[in-house]
Amino acid sequence: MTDLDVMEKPGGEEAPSLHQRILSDISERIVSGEWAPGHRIPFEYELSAAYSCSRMTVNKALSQLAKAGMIERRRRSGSFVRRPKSQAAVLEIHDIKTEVLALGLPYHYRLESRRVRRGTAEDRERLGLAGPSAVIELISVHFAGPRPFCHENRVISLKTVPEAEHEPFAEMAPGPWLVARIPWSVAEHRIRATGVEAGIAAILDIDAGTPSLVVERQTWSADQPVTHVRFTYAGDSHSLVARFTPSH
Amino acid sequence: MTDLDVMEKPGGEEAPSLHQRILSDISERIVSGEWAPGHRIPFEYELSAAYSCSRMTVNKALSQLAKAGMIERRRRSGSFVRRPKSQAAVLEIHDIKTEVLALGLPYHYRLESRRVRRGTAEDRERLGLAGPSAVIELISVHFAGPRPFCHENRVISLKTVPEAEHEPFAEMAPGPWLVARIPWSVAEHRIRATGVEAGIAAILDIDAGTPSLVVERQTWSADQPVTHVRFTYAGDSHSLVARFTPSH
DNA sequence: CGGCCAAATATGTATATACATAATGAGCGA
DNA sequence: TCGCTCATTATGTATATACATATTTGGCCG
Repeated sequence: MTDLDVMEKPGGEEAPSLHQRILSDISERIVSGEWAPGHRIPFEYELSAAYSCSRMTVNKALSQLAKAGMIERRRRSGSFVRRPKSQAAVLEIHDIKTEVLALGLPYHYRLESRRVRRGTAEDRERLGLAGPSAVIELISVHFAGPRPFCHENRVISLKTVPEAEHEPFAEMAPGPWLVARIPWSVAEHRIRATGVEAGIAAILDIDAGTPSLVVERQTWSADQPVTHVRFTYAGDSHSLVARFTPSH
Repeated sequence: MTDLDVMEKPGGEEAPSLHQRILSDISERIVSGEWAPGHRIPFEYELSAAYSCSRMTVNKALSQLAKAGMIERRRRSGSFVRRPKSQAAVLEIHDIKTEVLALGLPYHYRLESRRVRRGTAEDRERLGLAGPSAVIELISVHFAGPRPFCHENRVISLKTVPEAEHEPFAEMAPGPWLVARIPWSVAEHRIRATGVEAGIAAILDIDAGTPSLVVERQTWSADQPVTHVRFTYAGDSHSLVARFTPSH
């Protein structure tokens, strides 16, 4: 967003603040192409004269534009329109229950298996764990109505989240449970397509090899590995949507 | 970033500005959990006393935290730690040439077909076009070394981008060509897995039905539809990576 | 001609101040 | 008790000012 949402215009009819108006005026000229990449936008003192306001007010607008990546500011030289960066999309990943309910289908969750063990080499790889340390592995299925919607395979580091060892996860899915417990984590996602393997295919009630969308998410909090989860969505049943707006 | 990048700490060893230090001090306490969601953080005047600085400096830090979504500010009541929102991942989608070169493989591009036509119903659907209007359809392949890496099927609205009609696209891929011409666009992405259809399979030199990752991108500039493109990546040859950091 | 230093300039940060605005809560009257 | 008014309070916005800092320009001198 990222820095991306810096630029939203206030939605309703309320009078926007002056620095907001300056910001959106400039951003409009950039988006429309009137001020192309490389163009030098007016100096702070020129804008403050144009809007009859103080330099601080203009500075606030321009600083935000710079933070959002639309302009680059150089001392002594002025402020310049930047060329659009490699596209960055803001991808919302809500929890699966919300996804299913948004489809208008009833949601339920079932735990397939739950195992506590000393971390194997694969677990350490998945979690980005250094030393050997205990983990809990959970396999579960999310249903949309009567049909399996998504398969979840998760390991949680018991070093970072010891309470997980005594949590049954029979009623509550581990995702929401973790979110409630470990706020403000850092996550990395990996999205790919693959033919679904036999074990998962059986649980999802589809043929082995059916194309499926696999979303892997690795999560840390305060530099400690928390969890690694692999979601498998059958076939075209699901697509991720991401909207990217540099400006608006 | 979206509002996400507001929070980065300055990288090197340079002394950060005071409002930056205040911002990162507070953000650390929130990320570590010391100040849980709902917690009321000190009032501006308390912080300004604690840091022996003016209220404006504190205000700058808190306003940025609010914009980044970490805190919520309420007049008369104070500022409160927000609960983490539904996860939003920043997904970088560089152009394909960059992707291929990053794999250490030589890149080349080949145009398969190029057709100008009045927009069909499907074209209007893909572009989000209202009335009938001419389009150009381009089918091309991107190679990583000797092997086809990605199939591209694109339509461009000639109403929005009339120059495209006389562009051969023999040497330059339409993606970079458009980016150079239409900066600062808005885009929506859709990512899904599917079995590849026969026509595309032949071009990618794989079997029909092989699982593939399909990325569709629809683009507007100044509310005008620009282009719709569908990239098909064969099998596990490719995965999208997205890193999400609310804090840091 | 080349290299170095100093002046000019635009942005970066911070301050003290002022008034506007929204929300809370206390007090008062029916 | 309910509902109203009004003072209080924290944030929101804007100003004028000051000095710091990076960078360019131009001129001076060898």
